[in-house]
Amino acid sequence: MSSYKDKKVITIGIVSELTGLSERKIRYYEERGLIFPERTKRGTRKYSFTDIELLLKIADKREEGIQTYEIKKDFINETKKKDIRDQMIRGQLNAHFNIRK
Amino acid sequence: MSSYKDKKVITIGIVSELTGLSERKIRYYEERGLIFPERTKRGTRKYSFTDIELLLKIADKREEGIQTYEIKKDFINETKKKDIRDQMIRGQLNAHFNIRK
DNA sequence: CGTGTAAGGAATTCTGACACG
DNA sequence: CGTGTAAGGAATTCTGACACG
Repeated sequence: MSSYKDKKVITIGIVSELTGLSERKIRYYEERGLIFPERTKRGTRKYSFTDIELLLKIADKREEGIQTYEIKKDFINETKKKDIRDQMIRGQLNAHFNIRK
Repeated sequence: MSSYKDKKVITIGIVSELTGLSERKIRYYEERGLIFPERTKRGTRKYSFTDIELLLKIADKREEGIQTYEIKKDFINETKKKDIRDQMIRGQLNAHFNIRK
């Protein structure tokens, strides 16, 4: 499932260039639990391309005036919806193949 | 054709970690024309995942004792082979569809 | 709440050079 | 030839804080 897109290898300066967001904003969105960079041994943040896409989504929502707390809730809900969808698919597969245990 | 894999966004420190090569070696392979990072405005080198794969190939060849000059020649030859193959494919397509000009 | 900024320190990166071989 | 290293400077990143609102 994981690929180059998910590898956390990009430093904050490059992320800032790529997204057009200030480093301050990027760090703040992390503080609010919207994004989760990894760290090098000495503490430098490292981001993935997926993180960059997420930051762009966040930037869109912020431009609409949505608060970080709401954005976070939205993300959590999206994740829940996906989980439910996956469970239903699994349930139907199980029913179809009559799998038990 | 280009994707995340080809985007030059990784700084030399991370590349060094990912490849196990010293920064000195990585810069030297660039000096010898084996690898071509981009630069940020202020001159910091930026590499892609493709570059990292190439560096690993270079490392293998160096371990076999092959000199950088030979490695470079090999790379050029591989490129030529691919070009020729592409030309042949194009030629056959043209012949098949009887395309002119 | 969200973001800018100045502050000081620590870590990163760069280049050119000397060393050894 | 290929790579290590010490050198000095410049740019990067980090954190905690103050500011405004």
